[in-house]
Amino acid sequence: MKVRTRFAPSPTGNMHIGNLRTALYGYLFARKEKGDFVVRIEDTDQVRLQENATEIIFKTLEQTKLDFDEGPGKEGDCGPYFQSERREIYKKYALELIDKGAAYYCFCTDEMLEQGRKEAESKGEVYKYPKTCLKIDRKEAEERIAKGEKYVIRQNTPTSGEVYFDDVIFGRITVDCSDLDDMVLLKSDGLPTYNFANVVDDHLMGITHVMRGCEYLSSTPKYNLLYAAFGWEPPMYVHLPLIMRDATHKLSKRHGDKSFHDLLDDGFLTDAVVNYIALLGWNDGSNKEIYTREELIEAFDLSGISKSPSIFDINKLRWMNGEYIKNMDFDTFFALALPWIEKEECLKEYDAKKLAKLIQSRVEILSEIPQKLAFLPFVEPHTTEMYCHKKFKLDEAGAKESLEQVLAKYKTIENWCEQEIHDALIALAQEVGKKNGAIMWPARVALCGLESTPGGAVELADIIGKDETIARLENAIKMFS
RNA sequence: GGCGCCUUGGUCAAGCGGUUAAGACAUCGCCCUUUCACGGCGGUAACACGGGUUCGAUUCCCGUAGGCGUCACCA
Repeated sequence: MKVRTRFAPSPTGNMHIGNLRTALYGYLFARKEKGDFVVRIEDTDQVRLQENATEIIFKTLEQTKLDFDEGPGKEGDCGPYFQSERREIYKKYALELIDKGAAYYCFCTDEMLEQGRKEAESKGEVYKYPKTCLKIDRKEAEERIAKGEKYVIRQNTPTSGEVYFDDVIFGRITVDCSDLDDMVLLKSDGLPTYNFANVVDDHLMGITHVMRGCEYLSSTPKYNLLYAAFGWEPPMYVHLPLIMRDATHKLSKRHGDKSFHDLLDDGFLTDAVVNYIALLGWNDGSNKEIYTREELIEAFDLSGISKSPSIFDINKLRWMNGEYIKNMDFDTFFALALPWIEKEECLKEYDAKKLAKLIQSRVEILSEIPQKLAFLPFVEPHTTEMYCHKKFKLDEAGAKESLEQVLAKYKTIENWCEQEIHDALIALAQEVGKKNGAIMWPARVALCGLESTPGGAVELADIIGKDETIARLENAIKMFS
């Protein structure tokens, strides 16, 4: 049978990392198995619905190149792909369950339910809906509905026995029917609840492998009751381990954990984020860490998914992002870096390409760029002490001498460019019999007044230009008198 | 609290009865080097605990502890 997976997000806000990973795995598995990847929007909660959330979902899918075979805007045979447009379908199936005695109408109000819960709680018991409305016969129920009374449809779960399902990752999960509640299938607004909509849609859409977060693990056994009532074959379930913020909290926006787009805003690269989360909870048994999309598809396998939750380590993501940055060709990096360089007004006068070249191996995330370069237009106030360097055998007198030599040398350079500056300084060191560092160190400090900078004397002199370099050098020399 | 699931270094993780228990991030040190970064080399650091099963348990089984999940007309 052809594999069909689906990504079924609820449009309630940003794209979270856990969600993205679920989408990724569904995509990877479908591609690996030459199957279909379906997207379905679970917009059944009218209250939590958010304006642009659907847009965010599709934008993310596009940016991460998780192209789908069926879904909104790419109609297949199983549409519509917005659950809100499938009301009649759910209603039909809910009624079918009533016919079969597997479900029933319920007219209990929120107040009644709430009271029951309070009582149970005061007795320290777990609340279960007491099947009050099961007693109402069908005819009476339909009359009440005809009169406009609000109702829901509940699943009629057995009170004894057990149900189970076999999860691909976790194995057999068994639950006692006595622990099951008569869950609502169809809400009073006519829309289905998540669990019911899933069962119906996953079946109707021919989904073979349901991949979703682990939080649904304990509610899955009871699905089988529904499948059995309908006479349908349940799909394979692949529950994914949770992604945590730390050992005791799962990733959540409430604690300021970054969404996918937050990460992009922070200067992380899409490919790096996707690569990193692919490896959060899955690995192919090798030591490989950097994967292309093709390699990911090739290597992906359900058996490599782990059971235990994993902590989202922003540090490792940073490292991986840095790997992507260092390994990309310069033109690609330049295009990515340019907007960040331009963010810093004071860098305008410099050659952006040279700046980009300077930092490609020195940043892990793009947002570090402005801050790494902002020193260029100014000389940080400093003292002559900074010119002294033990390793280069420099004291103040030696440093001053070096600066004067460098200045003189610089004045002779006609064609001011990195190569020329470099050769001139190296030659100078030889001429005067000093270590390279004894020339380079003062020549660099004079330009910025900093202990350390991205790039050395040569690159910095080239970037700030001949006139400015000479001016800064002259100023530095004045400090010694 | 009931039920379910999980447990290898600080983190990601390999391991699927016999290993000096990989690798990566982070951290520390060294080398390279005109500072920083890159790169190279090396160090510190783990099988939650207690019982079994077995000639032999990180690995299989049972407990304990801890953590997480779930108990909605939310998904």
